Amino acid sequence: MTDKDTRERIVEAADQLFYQQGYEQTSFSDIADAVQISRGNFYYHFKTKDDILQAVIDTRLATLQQILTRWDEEIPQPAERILQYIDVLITNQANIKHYGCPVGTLCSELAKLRHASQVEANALFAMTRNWLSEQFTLLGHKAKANNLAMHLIGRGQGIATLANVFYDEQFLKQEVQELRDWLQSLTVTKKTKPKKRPG
Amino acid sequence: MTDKDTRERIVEAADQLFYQQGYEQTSFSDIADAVQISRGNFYYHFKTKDDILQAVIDTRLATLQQILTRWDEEIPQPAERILQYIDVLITNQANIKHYGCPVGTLCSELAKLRHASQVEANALFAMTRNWLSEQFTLLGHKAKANNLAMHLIGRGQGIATLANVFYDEQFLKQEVQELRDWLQSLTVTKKTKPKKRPG
DNA sequence: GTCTATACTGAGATAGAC
DNA sequence: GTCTATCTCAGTATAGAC
Repeated sequence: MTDKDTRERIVEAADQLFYQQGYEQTSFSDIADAVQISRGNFYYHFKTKDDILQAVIDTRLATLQQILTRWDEEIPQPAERILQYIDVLITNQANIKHYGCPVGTLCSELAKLRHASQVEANALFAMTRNWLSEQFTLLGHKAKANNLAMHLIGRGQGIATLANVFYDEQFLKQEVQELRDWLQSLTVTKKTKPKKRPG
Repeated sequence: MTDKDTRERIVEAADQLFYQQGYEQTSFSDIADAVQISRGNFYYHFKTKDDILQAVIDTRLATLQQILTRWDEEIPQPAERILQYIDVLITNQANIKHYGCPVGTLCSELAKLRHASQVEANALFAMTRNWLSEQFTLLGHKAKANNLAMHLIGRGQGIATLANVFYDEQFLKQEVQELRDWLQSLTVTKKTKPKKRPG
């Protein structure tokens, strides 16, 4: 077992547990047990609990960046890309019902804790917002792009929160359908308008 | 200082602190300090921390019930009642920016903790949903009343979450305006087109 | 790099004096 | 009803053996 392997396994386990139990509620012992190392060994890799949180956030940021880049490369149409984002709610519905949105619940918890890493965690939202904003711009909604991005993320947060609290899959599916309709209404309205106006 | 007074003050302080810091993060010492009693005295009134949580939830349920009943009595039109509900986001925007939605953040935390009182806390949402559902029924949307109620609550949750995480008042205000427009579109009968309010 | 042993802290909770 | 003193336990963290 090399150093890197163990460190990676710690971050992976911490990521899972922070999502499932919350950051505050997850102890070193929980993580050590999950990775099957001693608590002492733990401190060789991370000095403090905050360090692990930072590593988890960094990993999530990198993963998110990869996903968004892949969507950019593999999906040509911006509307289809946004649809892909919306459908994550369906793909992850089992986890969302159990634990809520991994980004939203972490950011909310850190906000309440007034935690120093709140800014870094918020970057997860910011990265998504910026990416969505680009897609809406490509859709021809440049002026409102950022507002539309925030609106969509907010809708997703509300859906995840209630799907979690009420453990309601039916609600989640129906709301996702409404989001699809909403996106559709934004996609078709620009049919006859020219992309750029002279002057 | 009578028994009732102290108990009430404990519940009041706990309510505040649970909202501002979260349930798990709030210690007996925090509450005792806020009420300015000793920790020992504390246990005369509540045997366990869970007991305080239960008392806080009961108080919130009673308060919510009072508010909804008052709205029923004082506001004749169901659309105006729903508008009143939406405008709570504006009235409480300062608190929401700092701490999120008091109901949503508590229910989310308890869900993650798998806490026994989760069911009671969810009753806060359920009570609101039932009341909204009644209002939408009165508006003539009986078949969809429950779905509309859930949709509205979800929208509110998303708005509160992002307003909190991003500490963004502008976003909150704009989204509330969209909710007003959404309500308006549901209110208008079969006559003329609704006039959109200037932004 | 990994382990055991242990120090230190804060939190929940109890006992008993007043 | 309120207090002080104290207990227990979990969690963070360190030291040092291997």
